[in-house]
Parts: sequence; structure tokens; C-alpha cells
Amino acid sequence: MSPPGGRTPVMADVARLAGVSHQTVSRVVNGHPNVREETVLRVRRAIEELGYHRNSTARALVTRRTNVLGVIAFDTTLFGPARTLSGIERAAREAGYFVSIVSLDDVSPGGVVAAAEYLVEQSVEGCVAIAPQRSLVEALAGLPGPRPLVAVEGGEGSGLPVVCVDQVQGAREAVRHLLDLGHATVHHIEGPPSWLESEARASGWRRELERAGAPVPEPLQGDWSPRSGYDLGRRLVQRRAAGERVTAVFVANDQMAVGVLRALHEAGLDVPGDVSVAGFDDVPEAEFLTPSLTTVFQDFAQVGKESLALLLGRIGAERGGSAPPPGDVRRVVPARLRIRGSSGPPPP
Amino acid sequence: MSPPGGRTPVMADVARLAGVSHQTVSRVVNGHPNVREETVLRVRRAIEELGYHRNSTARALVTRRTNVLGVIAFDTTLFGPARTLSGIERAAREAGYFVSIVSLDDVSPGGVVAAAEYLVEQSVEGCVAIAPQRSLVEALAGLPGPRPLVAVEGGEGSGLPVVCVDQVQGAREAVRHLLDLGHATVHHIEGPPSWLESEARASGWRRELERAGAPVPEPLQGDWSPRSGYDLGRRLVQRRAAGERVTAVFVANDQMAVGVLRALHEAGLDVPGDVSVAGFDDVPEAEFLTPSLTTVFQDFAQVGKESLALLLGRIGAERGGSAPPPGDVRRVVPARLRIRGSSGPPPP
DNA sequence: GACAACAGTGTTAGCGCTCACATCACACAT
DNA sequence: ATGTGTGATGTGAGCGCTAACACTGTTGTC
Repeated sequence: MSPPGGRTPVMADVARLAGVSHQTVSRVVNGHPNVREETVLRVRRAIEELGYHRNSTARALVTRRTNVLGVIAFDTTLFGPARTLSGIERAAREAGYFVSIVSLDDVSPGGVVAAAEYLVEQSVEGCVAIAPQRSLVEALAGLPGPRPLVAVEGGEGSGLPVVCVDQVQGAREAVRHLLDLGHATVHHIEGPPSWLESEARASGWRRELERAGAPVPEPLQGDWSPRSGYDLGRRLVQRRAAGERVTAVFVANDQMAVGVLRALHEAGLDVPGDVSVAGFDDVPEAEFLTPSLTTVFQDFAQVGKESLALLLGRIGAERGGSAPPPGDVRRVVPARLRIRGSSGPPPP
Repeated sequence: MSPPGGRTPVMADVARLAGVSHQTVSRVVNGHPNVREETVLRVRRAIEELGYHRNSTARALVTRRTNVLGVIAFDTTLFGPARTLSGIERAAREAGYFVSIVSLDDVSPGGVVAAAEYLVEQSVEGCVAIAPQRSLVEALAGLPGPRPLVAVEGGEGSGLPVVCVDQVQGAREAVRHLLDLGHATVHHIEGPPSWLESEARASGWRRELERAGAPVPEPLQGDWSPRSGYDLGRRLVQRRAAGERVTAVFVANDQMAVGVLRALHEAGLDVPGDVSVAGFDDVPEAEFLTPSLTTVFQDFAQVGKESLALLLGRIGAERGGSAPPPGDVRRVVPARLRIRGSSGPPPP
């Protein structure tokens, strides 16, 4: 464990100690064939003795491969992004890549541009953007940022390959479930404007109501937080008091649904006796709320895995010099309705 | 935007176009003084025209600084780690560092060793380990892994600098609050064994009971999940049915507390009328559960920030050649009790 | 007027590694 | 004996950048 001069040992030090050339050391380190067994052993011993580690920077410089993938995310403390990130990270590690993350503080296009440049600056080989907002995706698609680039939950028409959960289908299933229970219509508390998930879930909700010929009540707009769910839940209670018939609510995520349940409870309304509630996400708590929450499960781990597979495919194609694959690939992961205690038939 | 030959442009290309030497380009890119204003402008124009980006790999090779920090985390989808990671990432970016993350799939020492080697391989300049388990911290402390290394939530005596929330104090405040309300004692549902947070919170609970001269009931052991909270909540209900007086429960995290609330509700018990419940973490939902959850707030963002400050200090000291700072630094972030609706006086 | 000081620029030598090629010994075929 | 192939190794160049130093020309100082 004593490199000459106390420096971190380099390949040449190993070579000297093993009595071979630096190239032979390189071959051993990279598992090249055509090295005599005995030589391999001697080099391995020298590596061990010196505590040598290959310098990834020098290697990256000459191979032109940094082995780093970038991830741009908006808020990694939210359930979905956190899960997706985790799935990406795991898949990347299995493929031998490092993952460098940038989370955006705000959703301004400027922030996205900065994040993109930041990753370009780091010479990432490719990038996944967990960009659930239309403006972000558009900013990224138009930018000379990191390439190849795969968007998670990106909308259509951006020209970027996209992996997403089938939000529309999930929303439709939830709404259909409520209609099937006998509700005349279903109210909706949607997510913040310009979020693709908000739009897709709202659109699924609307389409399903229209298909069933049910009236489409004015939706309320939240910001994903339990507090906004609570505030809007109270608004629904007021509407009820004003004579509007509100018997079922489809809430765009589980956190807001928690707030809604609370508001309804405070108003003395029973769930599902007076009002049925359905959420979206299937957070681990959903099953154990009181009542347990009917919601839509999204397989974020799968989304992470698929987006990485897509990205690696692009990187491989680029390196192989083959024609760039079409930009409008879209992989859709199905959503699954989980029926629990918060949904039931409307009051008579 | 046309580097000769279609290659990615390099410094020499910019130099040629601007009619200066590559060194002058380097000076401009690095904001060196002593370059004529007019030259700067010309170089800038050439950079713009070619779409030049400095190659971080080559730069890292010669400066011996990769500008990358590593983060080892266990489960980044849990509330605490996700928040902490986010805080670290933000602070790192502000300091001009990239963040590379590795999440561990399992808690085996082998996994930690692999993660540590993985980061060494990537030549990180330093590393933060969100290692809430004793075994992980010990494995890391004893390993020739990435250095400098700062542990988040690491226990004492590992020899590593540590940043942590004052779990013991938080637990004591929660328990004292319940005792002050008049409860004869407080039951405890703890986290999984070997987690430092479990141990610290259980120890705070025990100490506070002992200080008050209250009996110390046998704690129940969960795994942080809402399901385990639910299962153990039912066990508490059984104990009550068997005649044991259970009027207050301190649950080691909010997710399990959700399960406990559910189990109590199912048994027809009122919270806080029959049983008071307190959690730990203050997740965003806590305030909007029914009843709203008394819990302990942890400033994870602050933990992230402080751990990064500590790490940067180490890196700076190392580079400056000054004496290595003591290994047993311990920065403690206070926890804060949030009293809400789930705690009240015991039934008569 | 001679020298120093300094701003502004260029030249050169690596950082540690991999790639392409050269070399050498030895086998086997002709 | 000559050639050809192949396994095992070494040699040299260069990836794109920065650090150190060398070189100009201008200014200031005595």
C-alpha cells in the first residue's frame, strides 16, 4: 500500500511493480484476453498491494464515454418522481452507468435551461427528464441540451421519446367505477395547471363523463398538497350546502384526497355514505386511511426502468452509427384501479 | 455552428476561429483577468458560433478535481431520505458540485461496500452517506471507501463526522407532552431493529418514562410501513381487550401512525378520546388526517444543507493541506413537537 | 536612458489512460 | 530453410485541457 512518493498510484506504478508495461496492466484491468495467466496474477497482486484504482477521468477522456447519465427532475420529494428516480437509478447501475441528478427549484423555463446546460457541462451520455409539465418538456425539446433525451410523462408532439403512465385510462376507470356505483356524476379536484398529469387526468374524467352522458361539473384546481385538498374539499361542502348534488369526487392525487376526506369529515359527511372519494397514485398510506382510499395505482418503478431502457437504446444506436430512431416513440405503462372503502353507492 | 469535420468543437477550434492561442481561450472560459476586453469578446463570439462547451473530463484530468460528490442512500422513496437528498443536491449545486447517487437495495454490508467502491471508481471528491443503520455506518467507517465521508443520522463512535436530527429530544418531547396530558404511561411502536432512528426514538421514549417514574410497557416492533402500524395497532387493541391500560401511543413514524389510527378506528376506539397517538416526521399529510396527527417535525432540508457544509469543509481542508479536522464532529439539528388533534387527556 | 514591473499573449509539457501498431517468440505448414 | 499464423507483450501517440513559464510591448521610476 505504498505508492512511490505518496501519490495515488497510477497504472505505471502497478506496471513497474509487476514488471510489465502499463499496457499489460490496462489489459488486465479491462479483462482483455491474451494475457498469460501468470502475468494476470502478478498484476493483480501489484494492484492489490498498491491499492490501485483506475482513474475514471483519464479513461473517460480517451474513450469519450463518461458513463454518466443525467436525470432532471422537478420535485424529488413527491411520491411519483421519487419512485421513478429510484427505478431509473437502479436500472442505470445495473447497466454500469452512474446517475447524476439535478432537481429544479421552480418550473421556469430558465431553470430547465440551466439544468440542461449543467448536465451538458458534465458531459452526460444521455438524460432522462422527469418533466411533468408541458412548458418544461417544450423547453427541453427545443433546446440544444443533453442528448439523447427521454422524457417521463412528457406530452405528445414534443418530438422527444416518452415513457408515461396511462393517466387518461386510469382516470377513466376511476370515474367509470363511480358512475357504475350509481352516481349521477363525478366532481373533480384537479392538479395545478400546466401539469401534464393534471391535464390527462382531467381529460380522462371529462371524457368518461361525456361517454356516459353525465353532466360535467366545474372542476376545482389544487396544487397536489393535502392543504389544497382540504381547502377545495370545503368548497365542495359549500356547494353541497348551496343545493348542488355532490355525491362522488375524483381527486387528482392521494395527498389532496387526504385533505378532502378531512374536510368532508369535519362537515359531518360520511365517506362513502354521503360522498364517495377516489384518489390517484396509490401511496402506501392509501390502504390505511379511514376509510381506506379507492385510488389508481401507477407502476413508477416500471416507468423508471422503461425510460432507462429507451435511453440506453438511443445511446447504443448513436454509438453504433445507425439511423436515429424516430423521436415520437411513446411507451405507455397501464394504470390500475384499486377499489377500497372510500367509494360506494350514492345516498338514496 | 460548424466545427471542422463535424466533430464536437474543442478549444483549439475556438482558438483558430478567434485567431488566438488555445490558452487564451482557456483564460476566457475560466474568467481569468489579464485578457484584453476586445479579445474576450472575439473568443466569446467564436465560442457562440461553434457551440463550444468545455470538456469537463479533460479539465478534471488535469485539475484533479471531478466536481462530483457522491450520495449513498438506503431508500430514497422514504420521506426522510428523499427530503435530505433534495437538500444535499440543492446545496451541492449552489457550491458548483454535481451529485451522483447510489441507492442501496438491501442493507447488507456487501451492498454498502459495493456502493462505496462504485463511488470511488467514479472519483468522487467526497461523499455523504444517508445511512440510518448502525451496520451501514460501521461498514463505511471501516472501509477504504470514498473520503472525505460524512454520515447523516450515523450513530456515535463511528469516527465519522455526523449530522443528525435530535431524535432523542424529539421523542422525549412527544412522550412528555402525552404524560403532561395526564396519561399514566405511553406505549411505543418502534421502527425496525438496527435502525439508528428506531433506537434513538425508543431510547428517548424510555428515558422520558423513567424520568417521570412511569412504567415502561413492552414496545412493539414495526418496519416503518403503514401496514405494520396497522398490524401492531391491532395488537395494542388486543392488549386493551386483555385488560391492559393503553391510553397513549408514541409511534416511531407517521406512516405507521396512519396504520395505528386505522386499527383503533376499526376497533371502535376514539382518538384522542380513548387513546392518544403521536407520530414522528411531520409528513405533509399529518395535519390533514382524521384526527390531525400530533407528531415531531424534522428539518431534513437543514440536515442536507449542514451535511454538505461539513463535507465541503473537509474537502477544503484536505486540499488546503491543513490538518485533518477531528473525525467525531457531530452536528445536531433540533426536532420540534407539533401538537395536533390526535393527543388529548386520557379517559377518566 | 536604463531598468523594473506588469499586462497580454504564446509555447510547452504533461494529467492517466486507451488505441493502433510494432515486436518477438514459437508453433505449424510448406 | 522459408513462410505464415497467432499468442503475449511493448511502444508511441494523443484524448482536451490547465499550469508553468517564456516572451513581447508598454508603462512607470529614478
